[in-house]
Amino acid sequence: MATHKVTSLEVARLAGVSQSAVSRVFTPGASASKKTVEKVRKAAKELGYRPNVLARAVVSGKSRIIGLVVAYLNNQFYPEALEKLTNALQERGYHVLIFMASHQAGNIDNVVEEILDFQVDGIIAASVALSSDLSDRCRAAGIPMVLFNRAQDDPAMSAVSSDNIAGGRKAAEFLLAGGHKKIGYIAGWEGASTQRDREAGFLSELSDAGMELHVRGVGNFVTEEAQEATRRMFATDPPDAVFVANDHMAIAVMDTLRFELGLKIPEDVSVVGYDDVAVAAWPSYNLTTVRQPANRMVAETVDILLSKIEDPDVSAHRVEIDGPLIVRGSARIPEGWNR
Amino acid sequence: MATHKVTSLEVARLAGVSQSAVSRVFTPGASASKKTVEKVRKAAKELGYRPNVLARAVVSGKSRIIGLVVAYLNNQFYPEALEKLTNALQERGYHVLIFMASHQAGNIDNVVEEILDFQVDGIIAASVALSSDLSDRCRAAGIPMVLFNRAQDDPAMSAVSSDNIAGGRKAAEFLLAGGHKKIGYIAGWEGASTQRDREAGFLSELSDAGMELHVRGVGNFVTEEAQEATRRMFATDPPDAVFVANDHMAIAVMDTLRFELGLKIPEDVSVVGYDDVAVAAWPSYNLTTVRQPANRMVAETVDILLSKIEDPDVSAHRVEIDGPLIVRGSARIPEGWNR
DNA sequence: CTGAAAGCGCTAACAG
DNA sequence: CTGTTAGCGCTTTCAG
Repeated sequence: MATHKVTSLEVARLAGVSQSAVSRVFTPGASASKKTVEKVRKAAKELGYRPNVLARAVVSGKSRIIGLVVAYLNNQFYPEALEKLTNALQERGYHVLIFMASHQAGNIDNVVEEILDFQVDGIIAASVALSSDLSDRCRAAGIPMVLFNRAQDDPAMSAVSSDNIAGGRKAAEFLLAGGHKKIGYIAGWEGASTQRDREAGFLSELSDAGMELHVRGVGNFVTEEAQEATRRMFATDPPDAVFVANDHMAIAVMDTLRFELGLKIPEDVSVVGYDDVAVAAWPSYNLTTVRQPANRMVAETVDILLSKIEDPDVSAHRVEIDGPLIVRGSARIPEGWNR
Repeated sequence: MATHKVTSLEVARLAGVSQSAVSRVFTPGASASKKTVEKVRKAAKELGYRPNVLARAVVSGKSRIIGLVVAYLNNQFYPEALEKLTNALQERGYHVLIFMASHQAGNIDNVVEEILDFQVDGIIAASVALSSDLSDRCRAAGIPMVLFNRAQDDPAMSAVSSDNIAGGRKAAEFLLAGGHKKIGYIAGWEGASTQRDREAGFLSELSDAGMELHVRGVGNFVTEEAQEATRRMFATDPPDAVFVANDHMAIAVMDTLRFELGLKIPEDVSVVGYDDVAVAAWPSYNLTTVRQPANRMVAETVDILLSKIEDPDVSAHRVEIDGPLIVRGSARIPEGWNR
């Protein structure tokens, strides 16, 4: 067993071939005779040789590394997405370098700079917005990037999300059909496109029905802030139904409603969330929510990114995937509801 | 704005210095005159130059990349640990290449091989066991590795975990003090040291009190299996208290108990978990559990790994961090309990 | 302190 | 198909 790094040259010597022959044997699309391949493989195994992918990356210009920026992992949607993204990429021969970024703009820019230092082949930015300056740098560096679960005005930027506007509408439609008259909304972080779109869809459906929002609070996608918003909302202007911008907050809202305020769900108040994370299905919450189809979002994201890596000329893609409303027990179910 | 990759040579030319001067300016411990530094920095900024860390890694032999292997992200303990690990490493100038591995032994080995290909400076294996063959390879390759939340017999392998035996004892002590007479246990995956140690500690405390386990089920750390084990256990031999090997399963057990079996917690049955993940504190569960001090576990893991990277001669460290029992409402609280 | 020169381990023409 | 020859972008002696 070798105790130091084994190089292709050593393998070549043992196999009695040139160093480039070894390289070819380990390069997917290269040509080598059956005999060479055999000799090389044998020698390689004997020495425990494996190609140094970093050196390969330096000369080929392809690192097969994808930089993944993610803001927080406490919203359960993200670990799930992260796992699926990593697996999907791994299956296609790419690896993930992970970067945590707080959602303040300044930080992100530094992070992206660091990512670029690694000569990544592409970047996936999950739920973070970056300055247009930064997108320019990436474009200049020729590094494809796709936004996951976030949209951006820049039409040159690829982005994959659920159809948040349609999703917001579905939530409103359901609450309306349930006969609710005083409908409240707890918003996420206002800088997020997901927040804006969900609210926009929700409000326009309401207004199409000739109704307006009864009361509004802001939870910033943060547990504690969502709870605080709930308390304020119910202290002053209690609604009979609340749409919460994501499940992570909706769970907190439900607990506050039930355990602090002593309200019954859905008898006293209906709650609808967004995402359909795993917790939403747990009996303790049984949350009615709009599903974000994580599998399809991930598949789209990976497809878009890799095709742009393989052919830099393909244009930007923006995909919004429609997700169904998952009806459970946290909101009153309208008579004869069945879609 | 440059549209291609800027090299140190181009910066050198613009700054009117040699290429090695540029290299020195961007190498932490190197010497360069104030004037040189200035000229180089200016030229670098003008061109938008940043060193190629991959090329640097090839020649220096140090990639400043840490390979992180993680099995599943659905147990909430892991996203939390992952986030903390990444942040801690990032702060110390390292970056994380993430690998997902199913917990079957064979798979892991391949994954570690892949990690090695990236010339990582170190490996953190979270909750996965690897063949001794593999540990040998890593040692041969000179790559330090530390096990996170898992112990292994091999004394040459560094490992960080909570004190699972002591933790198991605490759970038993509490249940015993609560006057429970028929105590059940729902085990995790039996291949995991955490499972074995928690159970061992639990059982020995029971036996010290002259009591034995009333009933035992296996949940394999999987939601559905934990639920199934719960159903079986309560159909045949209902205990008055259950210790569950981790919170992830304990939550599922609680829901099954309450919503399927119609039992009251803690009136009909007490439940104690292990980990103290975020959900455990939510009012809907309010789970009494043994805390794994994630912050300290992460800090220890990073310290051990980095010190081994900086000085390969330091010997293996095995750390077990003691965590307190967090008393909440899912288990009967003994009269005058106060520790 | 600085430049020249020699690689790191590998891929990619280029002749043969 | 194969070996030879250039590099990739960078760090690191080595003289000066």
